[in-house]
Amino acid sequence: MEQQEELQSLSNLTPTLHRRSSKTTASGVPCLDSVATEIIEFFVHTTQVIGLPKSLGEIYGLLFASDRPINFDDVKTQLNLSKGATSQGLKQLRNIGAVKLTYIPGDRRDYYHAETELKKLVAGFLREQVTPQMAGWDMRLTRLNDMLSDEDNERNPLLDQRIEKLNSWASKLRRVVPVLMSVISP
Amino acid sequence: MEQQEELQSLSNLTPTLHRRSSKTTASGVPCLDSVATEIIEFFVHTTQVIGLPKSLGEIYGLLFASDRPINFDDVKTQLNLSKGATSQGLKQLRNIGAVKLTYIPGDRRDYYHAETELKKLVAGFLREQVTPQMAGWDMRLTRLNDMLSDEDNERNPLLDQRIEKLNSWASKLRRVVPVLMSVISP
DNA sequence: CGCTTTGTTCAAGAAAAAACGAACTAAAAA
DNA sequence: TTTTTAGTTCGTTTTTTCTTGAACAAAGCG
Repeated sequence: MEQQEELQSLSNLTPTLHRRSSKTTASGVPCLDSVATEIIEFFVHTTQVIGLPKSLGEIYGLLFASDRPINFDDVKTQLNLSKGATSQGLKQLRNIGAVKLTYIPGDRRDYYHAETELKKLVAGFLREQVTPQMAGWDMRLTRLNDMLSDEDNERNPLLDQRIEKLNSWASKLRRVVPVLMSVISP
Repeated sequence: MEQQEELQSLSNLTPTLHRRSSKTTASGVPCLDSVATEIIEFFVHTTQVIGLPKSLGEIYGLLFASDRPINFDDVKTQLNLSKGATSQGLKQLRNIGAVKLTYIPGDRRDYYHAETELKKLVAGFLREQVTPQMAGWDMRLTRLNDMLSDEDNERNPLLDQRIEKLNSWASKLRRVVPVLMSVISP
């Protein structure tokens, strides 16, 4: 176990994807699956855009580009990640629902595959990453509204207006999520 | 000038908002404008949710809560920011269109006020932060499509499917921005 | 013109986020 | 029951991002 510890010191942009079926250069570097590599880069870019760690993009991309479930250790090895990052990355992807467990009879290890239905991915992301933020946002808004009504003194009329503005923003933005879901659902 | 350099060592959660009209405690600490402070916190939270630096939220919040334009140095002083952060923060907010210059006759300094129309804020954010990312995204997708058609060999059929999936995602997501704008515009 | 005020830029430092990896739990194999 | 395998947790290190502050431009003023 852990034999190939030091070999894999190449850039993680050219991970050893799928040992199976690999044409290799004379030097033994896998040259095939440039497509898979490109797919992984695609998802790395995407996760960074939406503010998720790069490793999530790598893991999801690897699974997305694979036609069979991949087990924990292969994810770790092929992407050259640490155990910790692999474990935590898979956990977070599982929470979002972007990745599913596949039980393989006679194999004790966890195998994973990618969920590829856009609607589910977006829904999971919203549930895990944005809904909690919206809660904190509502809380602050409530606190602000309370401050204006609670306090006895007649406050700066501008602040009244501005908080009214915030309330109107909030009501508009609340409409966004359902519409977003409907746009991507078909 | 710069008299109050050291005094302002309190938390930046209680900036000296609007010297004018301030009730103060016996100790001289401004107790009024707890509302403004709360508004600033609101925007700090918001900028962090959308992946912008906290200082942008502070600056925008300060201006949003003010009924008059504020000049560069007051922004800097009231929020206890460095010159650099103030300059760069205001620049980025200007680029997004979240903040506007007000020219005040007889005063050489730059005065700023907040743009409060949600539509413009969102449009500016999309233009500055999202659109550039989408470009990189398109580029990668194009590259992937090219890889599949370009290369002579018959590749893994799964990869074909998966890249087709990416294309369908892209076409769905492209519909999102216009719809988003229309939802928040009224 | 030189001096002061106002703001920008950018290298360096500080803070925050992500990844690592050793120590640990749990469960199967021996 | 002891040993091995599989995966998680969490304190530490690394990387990335943000902020700072000094050097620099640009423009009014004396």
